[in-house]
Amino acid sequence: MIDIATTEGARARSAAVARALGDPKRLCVLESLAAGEVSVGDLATRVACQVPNMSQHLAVLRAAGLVTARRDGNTVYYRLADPRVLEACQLLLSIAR
Amino acid sequence: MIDIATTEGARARSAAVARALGDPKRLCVLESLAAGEVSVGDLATRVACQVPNMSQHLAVLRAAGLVTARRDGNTVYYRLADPRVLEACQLLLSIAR
DNA sequence: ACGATACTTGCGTTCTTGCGCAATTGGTGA
DNA sequence: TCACCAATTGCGCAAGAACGCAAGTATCGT
Repeated sequence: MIDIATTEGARARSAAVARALGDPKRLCVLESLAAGEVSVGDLATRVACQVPNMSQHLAVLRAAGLVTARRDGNTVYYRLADPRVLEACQLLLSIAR
Repeated sequence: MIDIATTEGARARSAAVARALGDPKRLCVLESLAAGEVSVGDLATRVACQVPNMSQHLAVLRAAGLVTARRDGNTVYYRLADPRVLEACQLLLSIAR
């Protein structure tokens, strides 16, 4: 039996993570990061949105603690903060069928 | 290696499921349903919201395919549509820390 | 120091969500 | 049929989220 007695705050944080996952473009970003770190520009290309828009999506993912950023010269590379994020994507996919 | 090549539509559905999970009250509902089916009124009490509001939250969860409803006389009982939903809650919790 | 490249931030618009309240539907029992 | 209880639906409002575009910041090369 799993412990289900979640506190108010924990639920709020969980919900925040779920909301961060609740956008197709952001899911696409996370999938794109599955193989390793990718720059903002490349992500924007893959997801087919403008760079500023992508930057905002990445800010959402960062705020939720799902990705981390690394700067190398001019370009910023994002990567998954936690492999469980991919698990979550898979689980969503399998639930959504 | 997990299959990550998600289609547009599948991502949209996954995102819809994630949005359904993206509210603390709805997470509380799902946790409450872990033990078995619960009536709308009881859920409203547990989650501390008004019945019409609860009904709307349940409609969201139903639309996402996360719960199912059964009518018995006057009262409607909701239950989890899929045990993986609980897994998802747990996973969110562990990611959100 | 200057221009160029890569991101981020701010702003205005539009669309979506959550909530409270009133009204309605569905089912039960007198 | 009528009152009653449980749940759903409709509506208006306020808060939040996504997008496009313009402006700002950071780093590199010359």
